[in-house]
Amino acid sequence: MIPNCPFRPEAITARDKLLEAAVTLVRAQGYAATSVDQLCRHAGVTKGAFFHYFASKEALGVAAADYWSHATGTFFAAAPFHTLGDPLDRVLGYIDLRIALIGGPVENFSCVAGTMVQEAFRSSAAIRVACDASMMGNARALEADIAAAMAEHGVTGTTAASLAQHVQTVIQGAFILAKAADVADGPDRARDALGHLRRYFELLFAPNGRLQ
Amino acid sequence: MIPNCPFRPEAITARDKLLEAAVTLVRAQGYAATSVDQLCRHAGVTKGAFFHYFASKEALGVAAADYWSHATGTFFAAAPFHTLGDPLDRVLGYIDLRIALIGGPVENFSCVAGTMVQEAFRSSAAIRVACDASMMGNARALEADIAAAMAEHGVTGTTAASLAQHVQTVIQGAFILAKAADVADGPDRARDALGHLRRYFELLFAPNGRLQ
DNA sequence: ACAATAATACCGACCGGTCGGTATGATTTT
DNA sequence: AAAATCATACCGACCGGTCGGTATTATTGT
Repeated sequence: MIPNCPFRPEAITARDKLLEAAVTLVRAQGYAATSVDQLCRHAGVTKGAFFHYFASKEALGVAAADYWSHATGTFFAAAPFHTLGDPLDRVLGYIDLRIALIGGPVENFSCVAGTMVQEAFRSSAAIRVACDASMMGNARALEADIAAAMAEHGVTGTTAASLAQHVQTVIQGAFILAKAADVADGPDRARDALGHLRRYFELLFAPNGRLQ
Repeated sequence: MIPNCPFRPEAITARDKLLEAAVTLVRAQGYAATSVDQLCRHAGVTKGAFFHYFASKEALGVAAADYWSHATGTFFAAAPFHTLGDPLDRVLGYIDLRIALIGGPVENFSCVAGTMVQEAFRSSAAIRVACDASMMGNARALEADIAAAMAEHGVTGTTAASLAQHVQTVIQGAFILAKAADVADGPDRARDALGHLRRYFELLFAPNGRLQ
């Protein structure tokens, strides 16, 4: 989720530089394949600085997930779709924004939390929890709009929380399919998946033939 | 995708034992975090045997993806839902089977290809391609039934290939959300996601109010 | 005002251990 | 006997992490 940089403040302290490096390198190589030395090199910082700020590589992983959480949370909270009047339009607006963010190599639009949790869910409870918080936080930000849309359209048979989680599910799955594709095809695959997610919401919220 | 063992022939040769070990360990720890020594230990085989059969760790990764591909392909090809008369029922039957396979710790029902490609998509083209083939092969096996169902129900606006890929997307995403959850909650999260996928198909193929 | 003190931020050499991989030798199978 | 199938010992690079130290910036005592 979310492209690199523009909406994130420039990293000044060694700590911030390391977190930025973590986001970039973990996205491209994964957590385990990224070494502390490599992180330091990429951040232009020494190993001493690394262990001054982080007790361990695992601690950096947790901090990176939190950092990511905060960055994405801030970004989506400020997105313009929130001003739309109809709650369903806000939900679809979110999906459309996610689609718009897709482009370029996968590592530029994929999710740090989803990448990291896949590798560390068994070896590090702390990282798992931090990644879970990041993804679920992203889902929770949608819940109110989904709940409002459900009430307005009389949708039953599921919950807003479940639907919000499903949005995250499709996003994470889209990133995996995109990674498996050739660089050039990754974005199309991801957009295709989110297109189906969008249609699911359209169908779900317009069961009486409002569509077509 | 797919639980451990029952439908796979017992591993006898060192090669097969190593592939089995790879499936187990990569599912639980990821590719990068799994060392060659660990693979050998788990397989009850020496390092000499490893490098006798595989030129490198990367080569094992490719072979593991192929092995996985073959095992899952065989399993799903033999599944009973293929005998259903209505193509839509066959598609829903596939999803129901996927739901039924979910249970226990995530590493017992997650996908080797999806896990591996997330870590290696940039560092190893060979692994990326092998994982892509595995996941897309799984999708392609659904395509004919989806195409038939689309024709029968007059569904337009997308393609059978795109829908089949979307099934894989949701499955892969479900595994990630499940990994992020506490061990006990993982299966519920995954089933929940596949439930939404099922409802998407129900809605898509019954646009004129056949539902409810 | 200014020195003494202490906390913070960082540096880079170094450590034990593990990594993927190799070289060579011993069995077993054909 | 020749090829396939391992087993063992070993290699250099690199791993995460430690350590003694320094430069800079508050804080405090007088």
